[in-house]
Amino acid sequence: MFVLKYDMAHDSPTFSPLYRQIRSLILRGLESGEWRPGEAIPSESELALRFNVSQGTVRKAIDEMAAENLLVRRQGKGTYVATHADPRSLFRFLRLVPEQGALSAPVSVPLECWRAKAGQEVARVLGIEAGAPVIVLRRVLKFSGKPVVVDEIYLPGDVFQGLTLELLKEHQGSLYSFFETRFGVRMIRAEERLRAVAADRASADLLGVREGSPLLSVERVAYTYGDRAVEWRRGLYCTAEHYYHNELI
Amino acid sequence: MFVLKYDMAHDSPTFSPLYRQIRSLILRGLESGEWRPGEAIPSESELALRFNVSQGTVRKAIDEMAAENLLVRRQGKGTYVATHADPRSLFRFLRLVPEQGALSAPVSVPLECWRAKAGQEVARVLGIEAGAPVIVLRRVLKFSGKPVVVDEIYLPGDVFQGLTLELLKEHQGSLYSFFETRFGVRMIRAEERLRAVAADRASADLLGVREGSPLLSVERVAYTYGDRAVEWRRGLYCTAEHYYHNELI
DNA sequence: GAGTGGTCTAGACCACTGC
DNA sequence: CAGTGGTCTAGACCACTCG
Repeated sequence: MFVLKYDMAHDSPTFSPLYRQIRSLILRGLESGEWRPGEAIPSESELALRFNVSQGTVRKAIDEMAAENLLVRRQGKGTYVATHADPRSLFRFLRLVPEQGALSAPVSVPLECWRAKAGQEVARVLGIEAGAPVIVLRRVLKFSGKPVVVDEIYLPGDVFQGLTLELLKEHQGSLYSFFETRFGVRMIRAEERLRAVAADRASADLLGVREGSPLLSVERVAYTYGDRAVEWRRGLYCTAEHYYHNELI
Repeated sequence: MFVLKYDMAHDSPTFSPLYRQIRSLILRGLESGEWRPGEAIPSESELALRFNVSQGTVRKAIDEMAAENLLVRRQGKGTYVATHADPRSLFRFLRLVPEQGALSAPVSVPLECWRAKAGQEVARVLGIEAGAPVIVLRRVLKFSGKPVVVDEIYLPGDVFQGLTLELLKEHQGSLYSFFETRFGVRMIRAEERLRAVAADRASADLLGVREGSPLLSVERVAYTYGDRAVEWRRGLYCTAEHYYHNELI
């Protein structure tokens, strides 16, 4: 392991403090699959030994990664790789909350899944060549049996090879936990753009509202390790009995 | 200063680690106005001396408060009380971004300001008695001269005594920086509920869109120190040329 | 150069988990 | 009980800002 000690590194052009270098090393372990979602990473003291730094430095690296939801600390047990299989992480990306009643997990109903070639815009967003293979997926999200969201999802074909409607229907749980276990793709961050739009005919029918009704349009680009965009989606949310919840801090 | 050392406190029912106690003490200084927005708080070493703890413990307390945007660290200079007068903090609460072109600060145009008595709902949200005095404020937010947002804002009357339309018109800058300097009320956190709605006649006219056009409804409750709600507002955002930007982490 | 925050270390002890 | 993360300390040195 080649780690630059602090006082040796400050004249380097790519200088970063020790704990950031440790962070990168741990990140590499996550990316490479050395430690997989849900598993424990080595203890702080073991990592300190392995990387030849003090435990406090490892601790600071892990602190940062825990704040980014990459790792989860459990006192007395260890530090674990975060996973979308954890139900607590579901509403981290789905900010829709029922106006009344308790928060319940929605059910995903896949409608269609087909292959296509990336258009200009999708290619730009996903960082692939125009014309490269993409997988397009349409689905409905039901809360308490009622359809509330229609999603159209674009995925890079090379990353999600073998994705079919049948596979999707088999899987229980969130799409991201499915991506994680089936394709080894872990979403760690996303950016959303929200707008109010009028319902088109097809979406209106699916959601059981009148054509032209106001819907919340949510465009999302989701990123995996290394800030690589691996999903573009557009959701239309019916906000008659739900709202999009956001905390400003 | 009465600080419980870690090993003396673990059997207390209200036990919290030292750095959280320090955090509370600093917070008290912010609330009381001992250190005001934009000003520097004492250095870490001075606080460590004052509170009779190590600098590392003070540091951890400040770390947390900086992560919450209560304090701002500036290496080599000191630690400052965060302020809404800082233009960087403007888009922390206003998540609206133009579809094209650069991010520019909007202009607030106050329309009306009147006294009223709190209805059931406003009273509940603001944590005051129904019938207690509230101030209602309507305004438009213009981006590059175009009206994009209509806001209706409810404020507890006792906290914002003396607020008038004239005062509002005098003030340059964001509403929250105005609240900060004029009333000593600092917003530190907010919760928003977003929905898509159809434009009513009045709002449509103000925004220059057709009645019934889809608008983004943004309800916000803003909190000051001690999780005290001191503002309820509802904004209608025209998202034809702007979008609401949200980062999911 | 003095003062501030930022990094790193070594060591002690506490709190929690599970065997 | 051993092993893990969580807290706290004391001290050293680096990086930045400003007079």
